Amino acid sequence: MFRFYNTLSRSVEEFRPIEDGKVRMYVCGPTVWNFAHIGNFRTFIFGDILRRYLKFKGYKLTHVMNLTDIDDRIINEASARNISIDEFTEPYAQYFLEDFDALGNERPEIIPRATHHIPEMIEIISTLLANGHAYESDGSIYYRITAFPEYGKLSKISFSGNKAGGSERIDTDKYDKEDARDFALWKLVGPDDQPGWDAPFGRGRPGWHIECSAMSMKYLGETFDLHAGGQDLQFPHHENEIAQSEGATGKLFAKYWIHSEFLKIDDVTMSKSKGNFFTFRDLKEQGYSPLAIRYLLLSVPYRRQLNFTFEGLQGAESTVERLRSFRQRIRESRTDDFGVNSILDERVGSSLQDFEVAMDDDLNTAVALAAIHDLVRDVNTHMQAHGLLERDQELLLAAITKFDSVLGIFGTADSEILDDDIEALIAERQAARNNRDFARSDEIRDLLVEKGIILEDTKDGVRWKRK
RNA sequence: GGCGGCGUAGCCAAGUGGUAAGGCAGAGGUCUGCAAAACCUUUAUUCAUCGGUUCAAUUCCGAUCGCCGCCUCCA
Repeated sequence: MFRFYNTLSRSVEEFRPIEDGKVRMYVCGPTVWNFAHIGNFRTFIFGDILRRYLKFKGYKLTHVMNLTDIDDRIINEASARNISIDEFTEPYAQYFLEDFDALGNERPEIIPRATHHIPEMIEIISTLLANGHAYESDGSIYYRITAFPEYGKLSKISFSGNKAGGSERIDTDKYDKEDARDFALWKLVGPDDQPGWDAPFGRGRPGWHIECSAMSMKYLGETFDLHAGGQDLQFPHHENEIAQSEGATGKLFAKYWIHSEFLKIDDVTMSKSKGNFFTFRDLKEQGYSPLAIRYLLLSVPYRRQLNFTFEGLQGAESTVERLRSFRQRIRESRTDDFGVNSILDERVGSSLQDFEVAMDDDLNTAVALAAIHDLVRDVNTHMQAHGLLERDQELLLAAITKFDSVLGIFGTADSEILDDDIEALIAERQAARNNRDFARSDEIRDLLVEKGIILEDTKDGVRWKRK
C-alpha cells in the first residue's frame, strides 16, 4: 500500500493510478535562465525519488519535466541578441541538466520546452474563448474565474477576506479585467517588431501558466495521475493550471498533487530576495560532494522544511562515506564458504521490508534511511564476528542495489582497477611494513593520498579506496 | 486580514494515547607500529510554556510565546 499526502484533498491517500500499472506524472521544472539554487534541487530530487519509487513498485512510468523558456526576459534578451530562443537558452539548459545529472537524478522521459508548444497553447486558449472561460480585453486574453466555480480548490485560497493585510497587487492591477483575480492567458504584443507569436486572437505571448496545461495534457492526456512541484507553485501556478485545463476539457486535470517544502538556511528561508541562496556549483566548489548534498536534501521528508546548515552537510558527507565504505567492504569481503546464513537472510529481508513500509508512508525518507543504517550496523557487527558467506554477500549487494534504485545515495561503484604504478607503490609499502620500515611506509601512504588513494590496513590485508 | 506549517538532545531530525527511531558531532574502550576503517559502551526521567481531557499525553483539546511559508511570475 503506497500512501501519500494529496494536496488536492488535503489528506493522506492510497495511491491508485488511473490506468492499472501505469503512471503519468508531470513535474514543474525551473525557468531555464534562473540558476537553480540548492533548494530547487530538493524539489527535483524528490521528484526523482517519487519517479524511482514508482518504478520500484513496478509501475510503468511516463514522466514529464518542463524547462520553462518563455519568460519575458528570455524572449527579450534573445531578441536583443538577434538569436533564436533555443540558441539563447541552450547553454543554460545544459548547465541545469548537468547539475541535475550530477545530483544523481534520472532524466525524465520527456523534457519539453514551452516555446515549442505554442500551437497547443493557442488551441486551449481558443477552446476557453469558445466556451466562455476566457475573454478578450484590450487585445489580451484573460481567464474568467467566475466561470470556474471550483477555482481555489487546490490552494483553498479565499478571495473574500484576504485583502486587509495582504497583497495590494490584486486591486491595483493596471489591466482592464472583469475581475481582479482573472489572469492573462495571452498577452497582446503591439508593434510587429516585438517578439511574439501569431494567433487567431492576435499577435502576442502566452501567459505564465498556460504552458504547463498545454504540455502536460499533450504528453500525458487530459487527465493524468501525478502533478508535482515546489510548494510555492501551488498558488497561483497550479491553481491556474487546473482552471485552464479543466475549464477547457471539463475533466479532472491531475488526480494527485504533491508539493515539496522549502529549505531554510540556518533557520532563515532561502530566497532570491534575501540573497542567501547557493547553487549546487557553489557547494561543489567548496568541496562538498554531490552525493552528500543529495543525501542531506532527501534526509528530511519532502513535506518538512529542512534546515540546511554546513554542519549538517559535513555530517552528510561522513554518512555517505560510511555507506560507500560499507558497500565496498561487502564487495571485497572474502567468501570462502558456501551456504546460507539464516540470521543475515532474515535480517536483510526485514530491512528491505522496513524500507518499503517507510517509503509507502508518504515517502518517509528519514525512516527509510534509518532502516538502512540499522542494517549497516547489524551487518558490521556480524561481519566483525563471523565474516560473510557468499550467499550473504549476494544478498547484501542485492539489497543495497534495491535501496539505491530508489534513493541514489551510494553513487557509482568505484573503479576496480588501479594503475600499475599505484599497485607497485602499494606492494612496496607492504614490503616496507613487513620490514618495519614505517617511515617509508607512511611516506608512500601520504604519496598515495595525494594521488587520491586512501589505504586502510585490516587484518585481511591492505584495502584501498578512492578519495 | 485569509490559508498553512513548525518548535523533540551540541547539530540535522523520525515518531506514537502507554512512557523517546536514525545520522552527525563528543566521550571512553577494543583493534592497530601509527593512522584509517570497523565494532562496543555512553550522551533527552524528557519532547517551547501553561492549563484541560484521560488510568495514561511528547502524541488529543484550549490558551500563550517563538519561528517560517503562501496570498507579490523565486522550488
